[in-house]
Amino acid sequence: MALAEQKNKQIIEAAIAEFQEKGFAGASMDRISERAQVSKRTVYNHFESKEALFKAITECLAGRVQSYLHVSFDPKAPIRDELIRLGWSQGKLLTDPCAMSMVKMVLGEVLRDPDLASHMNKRMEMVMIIKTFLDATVKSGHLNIPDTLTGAEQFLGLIKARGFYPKMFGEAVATHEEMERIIEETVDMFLSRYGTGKA
Amino acid sequence: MALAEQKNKQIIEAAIAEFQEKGFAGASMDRISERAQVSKRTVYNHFESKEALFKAITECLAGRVQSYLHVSFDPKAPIRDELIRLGWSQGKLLTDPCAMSMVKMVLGEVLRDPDLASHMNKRMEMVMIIKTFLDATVKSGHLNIPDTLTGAEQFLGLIKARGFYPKMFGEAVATHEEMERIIEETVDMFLSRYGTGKA
DNA sequence: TCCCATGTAAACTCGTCAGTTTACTTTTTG
DNA sequence: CAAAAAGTAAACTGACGAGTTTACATGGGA
Repeated sequence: MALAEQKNKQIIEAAIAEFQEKGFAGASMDRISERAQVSKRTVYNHFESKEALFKAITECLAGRVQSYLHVSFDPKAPIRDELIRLGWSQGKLLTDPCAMSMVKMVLGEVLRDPDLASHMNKRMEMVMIIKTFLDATVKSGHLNIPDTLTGAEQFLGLIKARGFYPKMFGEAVATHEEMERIIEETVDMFLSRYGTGKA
Repeated sequence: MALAEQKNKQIIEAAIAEFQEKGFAGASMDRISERAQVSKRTVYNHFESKEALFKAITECLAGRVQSYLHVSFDPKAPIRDELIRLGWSQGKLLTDPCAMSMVKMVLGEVLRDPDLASHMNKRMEMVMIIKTFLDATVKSGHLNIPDTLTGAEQFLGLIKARGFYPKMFGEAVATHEEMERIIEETVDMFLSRYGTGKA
């Protein structure tokens, strides 16, 4: 069955490229099969329809993104370092050109399909991960945040505002150095606002 | 010429709705003429092609958005109030359902068309307006911001992270009350980080 | 080696869409 | 009022796309 898997991969790669360049409506199954070096019928053997192919790709994306998101608070380490680690849990994703190109592809469709949107949202709940982290920092007395959900949104907003959204409209993603500055400045602002002085 | 203008307006309104629901590729000129209660030929009398109609709409959007953006710093007023005014210069836009629905429409296409993206960017340079404002606050000694461009991005990021991007994926826009909270919390964070104590 | 699941190429159906054409009516204006 | 400008309805052209069908090839497990 090595062949089938190989073909499957070729189709998915080609479909990602095609959907990203043309959007769902603009993409053509003929072109996808051509790009995948595979006959059209083979595409339909692997995926029932254009829609099914698109959904499979979003699943694939959600899976890849989710694998990035693991971070928990260590109360014994310096709080600034811990917040920087938290920042990097997002920064890693935003500096990965592959992940970003997929996010970009899905975003265009998501704007028009609220169902797909809420589905993707559920599978990419970054805010809740950050909130959980911040709850722990509050419990240990390192930060004083009256509303950790707001805090999480602000933290993520500060990073995305400079490392994500501006990159949506160009080719490049943020470099490692850029992201490092963004995260440090985010943490500085966050500590000015919510810090308790406890290291 | 009152009739021609009337028809023109009908077409643009219908086209905004259609493009927003279906995207550029998915939109149909037949359906646009139907929605506009106008014959198809009339649409083509007003706009040479689908592309031309879309471009006209983005121009129209850029114009409406630009008209929102006017705010300058008054050094004699309390700094917190001034920053809140600055926040509202953006907040007004983000709480206007009409403006938001147009932004949403264009965004999907912009993700696929870097030329259109840079064109829209130039016509909606919010960051520079905020930077100019912040430069003035630094000059008057009210704030201490080492890098006002970064500061402007952070300020805008804090607002958009909660008042704009989350709303992109749903129907509603932020309410006035929501936006008020968002702006106040943004200003609080900003003053914690960059405030000099001078009122 | 045989067989069947899988792959291939190419033609085909049927629908839709951008844009045009035709024959006619309404509105504006000189 | 008369003619020019703008609008209308409906049919038409040519292209393209999703998904199917047909007839044939291939490769890996029994």
